[in-house]
This record gives sequence, structure tokens and C-alpha cells, in this order.
Amino acid sequence: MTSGGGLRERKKARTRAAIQQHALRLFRERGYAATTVEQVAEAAEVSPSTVFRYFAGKDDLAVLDDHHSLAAVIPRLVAEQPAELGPLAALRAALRTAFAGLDPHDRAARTARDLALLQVPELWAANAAMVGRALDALGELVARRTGRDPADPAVRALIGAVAGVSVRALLDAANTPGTDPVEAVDRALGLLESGLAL
Amino acid sequence: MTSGGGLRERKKARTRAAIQQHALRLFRERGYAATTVEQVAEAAEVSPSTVFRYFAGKDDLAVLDDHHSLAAVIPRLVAEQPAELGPLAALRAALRTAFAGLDPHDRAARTARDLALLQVPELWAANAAMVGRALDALGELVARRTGRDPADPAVRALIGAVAGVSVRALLDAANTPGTDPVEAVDRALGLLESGLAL
DNA sequence: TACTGTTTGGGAGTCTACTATCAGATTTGG
DNA sequence: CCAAATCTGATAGTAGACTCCCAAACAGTA
Repeated sequence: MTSGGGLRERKKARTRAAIQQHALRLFRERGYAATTVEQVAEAAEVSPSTVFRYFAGKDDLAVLDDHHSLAAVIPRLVAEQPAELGPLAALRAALRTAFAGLDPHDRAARTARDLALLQVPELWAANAAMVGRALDALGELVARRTGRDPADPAVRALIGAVAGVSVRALLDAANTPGTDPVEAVDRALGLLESGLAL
Repeated sequence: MTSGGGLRERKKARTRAAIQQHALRLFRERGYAATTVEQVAEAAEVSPSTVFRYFAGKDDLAVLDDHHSLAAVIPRLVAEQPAELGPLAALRAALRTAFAGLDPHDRAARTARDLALLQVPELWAANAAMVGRALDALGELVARRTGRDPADPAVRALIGAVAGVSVRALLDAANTPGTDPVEAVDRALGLLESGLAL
């Protein structure tokens, strides 16, 4: 019975992470379709067989772990915010919390990965299910916080708006060098909070 | 010099449309990956060669013509709305106009196709570029209408919110039999217009 | 060190997207 | 009705995703 700390387990985790990291990098650099599994294997210094042993298929290489992905972490943090806060205020606070205790390296890596997810259509498609789950979770939290039904159109519309505004801000930030993506999202959500008055 | 009304041209247009229609239907029914080009060809009663002659690749089967897609028609209609209307009011009016003069058959076909685009991740990916273009066009119109810069964060946020709210409403409508998707989007945009107050 | 179970790499093979090509059918124009 | 242009289907072939399987390398245990 090998415990979680054995050399074997650690090596496996490292191999898996390396494969996915190289895969995502290559997908971003050359595009998804133009990257072969063999190239990924070569970059990660394993055989193609090993790639398929760790990942169910090429598309699976693009599926981020739920608990590592930003979109899935947020709902948990929102739930921990004080009940007095409105839904958008709670979300913004959660976002700030999520990135506050992160060292710059982790932070950069995380935003880079989430940006790739938005910019490469195939990655988006591969993670659509996870994003959908995260948004549903967010909707439930908003509903509980405001005493409404999760199926309430107002609740659904709000999380839709949150998602749309955030995606837009992230993509714009990606196209504007020198912009902090987290700050951009926070500002955009602030605009939404004040009613998007034009 | 074959004019646009020749038998040949008409037949070609009909063949192309049939192939794509069957492809989209199969993608929705069985999923994108589980549908082979051969199946599409069989359903459309052509040979696989012909499918590849009309479409550059399997993914191209999912790319909707710009001028047929709803997302690309809307900006033009928004531009035609009276200048007094606010951006969201203009957008809602444009939406109503777009579907007002449509016979039920066309209307159903169009909404079904746009729903498939949202529900099948691969179709979304294939059309991401087009949707992005349409949203940019919408942003420019909003900017002109409100006298702001298209790069103004408030404008960007608004179109992001519009997109997110609409997508959410469409998906919810798709999961709720007996709901009119167009009406659902209109109502959701109405909520956004009144500030999404919770 | 030897024994055991797991992980890895390599080879062979299948399936599907996709390309190239050519003969036969069909539309068009005269 | 004939000839030219064009469209179609069939065939053959390539490439990459993915599976199966086995032998070699390796970590954990005594």
C-alpha cells in the first residue's frame, strides 16, 4: 500500500503535469489542430503511449483539473463572503481573495492558462462543461444570497452577465499589453454592479 | 458566363445547404466527434467526395454563413433603429424586427440552428470568430449611439453583458420546453436594461 | 540482493479525416 | 443534337488519433 508520498506517486503526478503543461503551451503556440500528440510526447520527453496512458485523448489534454481552474475555485470563495454583501460585491471580494495570497509566479501562470482557455476555441470547447458547472454553482450561491430561486430569470441573467462581462474584460486585457487581467475583470464587474449606465 | 439563376447554380446551392443542414442535425443528435463525414454524406445523399468539395473540412460544416447567421444580422438592424433609443432598447427593437417578418418555419429553423451552435461546444468553437466579429460590430454601434469610444471599458462591458445574458437565456430556453427563445432573450435583455437589480 | 508489482516504450493494427485523380454523368451554349 | 465545360462518385493513398499487447526498466519490499 503505497501512501500518497511515495516516489512513484510523486513521479506520476509530475509526469502528468509536465505532459499537460507542454501540451497547452504547444496548443497556444501552434494551434490545437496543428499540434500532434507525438509532438506533445516529444516535448514532455515521454512516449506517445504514455501520453495516452495519462490522458483519455488529445482533447483531454486541454481539460483543466476542476480544483485547479479559476472558474471552479471562485464559487467556493463566494460562499465564504459575509452575507451582507450583495452578489456582485461578494463575487468581487472573492476574486480579490483568490489572487491576494498568490505569489507572482503562480498568479501569472494561472492567468496565462485561463487566457489560453478563452483564446483557443478548441480549449474553450474542451472546458465548456466545467465552465458551465462553475456558473451553475455561482447561480445557486447568488440565489441563496438573495433569497431567490436558482431558476429565477433574474438570477440566470445576472450570472450570464457576469460571465459575459468577465470574458470580455479578460480578452480585452489580453490584447492590451501591460494590463492586469484580474484588475480588468474587477473593474468590469464594478461597472456591472453600478448598472452599466450609458 | 453562368448567371445566378441557372439550374446548375441553384442545384449547387441546394446541395450545399442540404449537406450542412444534415451535418448540423447529426452533430446535435449524436455529437460532433461521434458523427463521421461518411454519415453526413449518406444523410445528404451525396458521396463523401462531394462533402469535401463543398466544405474545406469537417469543422467547416459547422461554420455558418455570415449573412445567414442571426449574430451577424443583428448589428445591421440595430444601426437602423431611431437614434433616440438607448443601446439596449435599440438592440431589443432590432431583435423583434428580425423575427417579426419571418414565417414560423424559417423562424424555427433559425432558432434551432443558433441553439445548436450554443449547445455543441465544437460548433461554438467553429463559429467563435464570427461571433466575435458580430460583437465587435455591435460594440461600434453602441459606441456611436452613446458618443463614446469603442474601446471604452463601459461599452466593452455592456456588449459582454449582452452576449452573456443572451446566451444564458437561450440555453435556459432550450432546456425548458414550450419556451420561446426569442421572447426569453428579449426578457433577459429587459432585465439587463433595468440594471439587473437584485 | 532477490522478488514482486507497476510503469514505460515500441510495434502492429484500426479508424477517420482528408487529398489526388480519373472516368462517367449532367448542364450549358451553339 | 453536339461539343465543351463542369459536377459527381469511386478508388487509392496519406496522416494522425487511438487501442492492444508484450518485453524491458523501475520502484517498493523483504
